[in-house]
Amino acid sequence: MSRVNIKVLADQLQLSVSTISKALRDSYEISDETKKKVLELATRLNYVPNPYASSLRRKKSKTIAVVLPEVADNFFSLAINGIQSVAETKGYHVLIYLSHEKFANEKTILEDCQSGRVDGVLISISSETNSADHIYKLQENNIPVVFFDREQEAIETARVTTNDFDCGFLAANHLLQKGCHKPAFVSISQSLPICLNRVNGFKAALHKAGIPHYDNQIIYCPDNDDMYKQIKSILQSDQRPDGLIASVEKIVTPVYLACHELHIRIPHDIKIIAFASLDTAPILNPPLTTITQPAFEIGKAAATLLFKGIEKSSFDLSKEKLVIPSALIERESTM
Amino acid sequence: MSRVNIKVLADQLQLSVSTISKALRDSYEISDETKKKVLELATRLNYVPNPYASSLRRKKSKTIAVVLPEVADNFFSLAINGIQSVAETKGYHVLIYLSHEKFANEKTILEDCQSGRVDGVLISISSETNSADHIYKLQENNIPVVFFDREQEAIETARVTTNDFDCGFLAANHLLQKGCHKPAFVSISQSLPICLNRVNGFKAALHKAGIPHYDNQIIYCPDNDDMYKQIKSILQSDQRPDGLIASVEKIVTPVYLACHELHIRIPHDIKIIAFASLDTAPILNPPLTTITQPAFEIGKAAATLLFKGIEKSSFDLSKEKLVIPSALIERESTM
DNA sequence: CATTTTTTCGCAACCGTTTTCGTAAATAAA
DNA sequence: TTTATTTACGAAAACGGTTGCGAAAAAATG
Repeated sequence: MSRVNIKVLADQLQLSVSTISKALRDSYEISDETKKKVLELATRLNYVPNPYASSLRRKKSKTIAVVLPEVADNFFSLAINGIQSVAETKGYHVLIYLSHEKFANEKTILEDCQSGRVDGVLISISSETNSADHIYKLQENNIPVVFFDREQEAIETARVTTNDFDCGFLAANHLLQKGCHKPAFVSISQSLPICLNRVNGFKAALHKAGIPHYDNQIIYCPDNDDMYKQIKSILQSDQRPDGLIASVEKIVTPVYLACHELHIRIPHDIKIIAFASLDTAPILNPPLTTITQPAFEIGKAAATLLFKGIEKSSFDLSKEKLVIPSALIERESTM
Repeated sequence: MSRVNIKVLADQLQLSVSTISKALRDSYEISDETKKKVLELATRLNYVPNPYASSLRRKKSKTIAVVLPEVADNFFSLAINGIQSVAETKGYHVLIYLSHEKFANEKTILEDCQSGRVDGVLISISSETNSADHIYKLQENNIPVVFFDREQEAIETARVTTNDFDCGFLAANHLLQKGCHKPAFVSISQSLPICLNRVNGFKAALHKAGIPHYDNQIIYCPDNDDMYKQIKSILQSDQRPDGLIASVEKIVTPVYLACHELHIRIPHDIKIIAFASLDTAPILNPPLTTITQPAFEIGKAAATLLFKGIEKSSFDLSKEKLVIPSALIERESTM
């Protein structure tokens, strides 16, 4: 703990603590002369103001919380970068919380966020979350919340997403155009809007193309540990799809590995396309066609909105629904 | 801000604030009966204690800072996971700061850390950092610091690293055994100990094998933006290396891309090995031989040490130097 | 029954900063 | 010179918990 506080400065300069405080905040009530003296001593003694005392008194923390399912995912890493980039310019601090895709964790985290520790919350909900109460409680406590990527639809507040339905549609169409007849969609959740929207886009494309239903059209892999085994068994089945859309990044490696292991050739036997922000997509074997999400921009936009909500309470977050489009980047995995 | 505080509870229960506070902290001074009443009302009113008031009085924040160069790197992502995992169990909060590899940013961040905002700091220094004063100041203010991965050697405190020298040696030997005569080492910094140690291991292996010096033995790519161009020009030169060691993860993609573009075959024309925690290493074209660092474990160990230092001031961090070994995983890129 | 001990709670100071309000001195206006 | 205004600062009360100490009530002891 820093030993030198306002009182020390006051004593040394024979001034009152209030004068010091005002001088440091550059108040008009203080003469330039004393301001200079105070500033000089402050830097000389390496004075650093106690943020918690200030937060307590002013009732704002200059801190936001970022709640996400996991951090070992390029999308979230990039999003954090985007968030940080605007937090820095605003002089805000960033607390990171991980739900590990568990609703219970998310709930605990958000309860803590009601303490005044943070001025606002950016959240991408866990794949388990389908209730909204824990988020609603935040709003009741006047803590602005902004969703990015993974939203909870029941809550009225700002959200920054990408055009998930369109991309699901686009991905499916891309596969169909490339000659697939039985593409499969691999999802990780039956409730996450990003998954649902992508699935719905996928379905819509199939429907529009007049393709009837078949087995293994939609595959749910909620469990990280079983993913490889599950995917492998599907690729071994009679109903093996001839195209595959990975709804999130972490599906990519198991899929590729399973294909290699089973000597299923990409794109000859199966075409692969993934929602991913993988840096290594162009150097995979084969290079992976991706729906590349603007992760950094999404983080940045979400943070920008949140700060608007924090800084002027008149700003109505509930009206803000930002959609930043993703891009389909074609590579060899779907050629 | 949460409207219900200790005073509200006190008024409703006709008790004093101190009784409430003690009841909530399960003090022996309070009867079980009143404790139960207090707890009941607290949960009913959704009372959440203000952490800053508590921090101010008790002079501890239950918060640590994690300072790192960037987050879009699998090593750091995994390390954050390790750190979080132990912070959670300890009930600590985690502030993330990004230096973006800039010394000036790092300095500003550490100055703020002297404010009492955090009880301890985990840091992986920027590639620019070669001074130590800013870190030393933290220690002067009795803020425990633990390095992970990227240390600053002049500072006496705990550090958790991997066996960089050995791995440099190992990587070089691996390339030599596979028939390379002119391996190159691609580094991002001339001052970072991780780079220096890895380089030195590399050099030692060459020296032991009696290999004389040649051009392009050590290549410095400090700048992210120029990396691709720089690597490409080296691969086009007469002195093209027949083996390449990437000292950090972000070098991998440019190298592969340049090789593909120039029709340099991996591993036939050049063998590649990288210090990386890439999930996609086994599905690259070709699969990449890696020195895989125990990123999660490093983060976990560093956090564990930090909490020891925080929780008992008698614990002498300066004696702790943990080395968690990495593993060379051979894949096709060096076959 | 008197006395000691234990149980249970309240008072008040404190953590470091902010902010309202009051006021003495300096300056301007009358 | 008197009065009004401005300038520059200090006193004190917050913010919401925590904690040492005192004290009344209850229980245990003699």
